[in-house]
Amino acid sequence: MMELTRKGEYAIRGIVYLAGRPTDKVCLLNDIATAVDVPSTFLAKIFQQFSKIGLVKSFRGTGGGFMLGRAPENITLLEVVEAVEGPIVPNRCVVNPSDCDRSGYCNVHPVWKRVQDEVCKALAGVTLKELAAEHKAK
Amino acid sequence: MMELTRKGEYAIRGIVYLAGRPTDKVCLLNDIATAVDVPSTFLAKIFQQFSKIGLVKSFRGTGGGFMLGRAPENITLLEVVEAVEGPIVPNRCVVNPSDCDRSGYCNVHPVWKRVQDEVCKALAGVTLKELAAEHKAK
DNA sequence: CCCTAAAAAGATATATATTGTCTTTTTTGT
DNA sequence: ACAAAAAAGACAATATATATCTTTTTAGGG
Repeated sequence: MMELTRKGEYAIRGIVYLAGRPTDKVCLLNDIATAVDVPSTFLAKIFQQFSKIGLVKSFRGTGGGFMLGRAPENITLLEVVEAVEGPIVPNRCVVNPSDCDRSGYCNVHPVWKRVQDEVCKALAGVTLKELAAEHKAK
Repeated sequence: MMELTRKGEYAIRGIVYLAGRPTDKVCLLNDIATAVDVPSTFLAKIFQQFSKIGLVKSFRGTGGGFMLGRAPENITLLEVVEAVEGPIVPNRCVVNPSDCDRSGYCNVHPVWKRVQDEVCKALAGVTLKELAAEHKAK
């Protein structure tokens, strides 16, 4: 339950890789796909979604490719995940409260709210800069 | 993303209802299903799963039905959810770390661990007793 | 202006998971 | 023996996930 899809995983891999590249030049989709081991046609769809909301900037034609849309320290993991998976909704009652008052008041509802809150907080607390950073030997 | 399935929702409804009934007598599956507005054939499958792990006790034959397997204050929402949805796994790397070290060390991994932890904590912090309680007018 | 590189867009395909239903079997009390 | 009730198993429709392939649009370079 509550599992990230392949699409979400791929999305993170791709954009984290991009965040680790020099910011002054574009990356080819195929290079990214190869580097992070994702089917390039699938990654293309993902990056199209990123592009639409400005998470990445795309350049078409010869010399084209992708760049991060903003500085990596200003993009959170939450944004990335929600860009491709939609909003964090542990139960539909959280998005549509009318489902919830099936019989008066539902005691479970606040729990899902809490879950939603905690997940968002955890994901919003990490930026692409941190994710792209070389890890220290442990 | 991270959405409870119908099955999970139904499971909660069913067992919370059971927790709100007198503990000294059995409930018929059909009565529960009707009360919580769930297809009874579907709820049957769910309660079979509950029964196997002892969350509920089942009695077959005439006069049979279901009872809670333990006192409602000793059953957490986490147990109920995991009984039908499986473990809380926000990303498969959390369950199978070998997926994770695709390229050395993955900075995202601890975030998923954290998410897993927070969700479990939130769900484990609520018992059926609380969920079955009449809510106070607010 | 043409050619090529590259992303965007759209159509299609397959596999898996979800959400059930229906039938048969087993158990149990009367 | 009969009836009530859960257990078990087979089946089916739908939705979602996971892609792939083709065509179109855009842009740069000669």
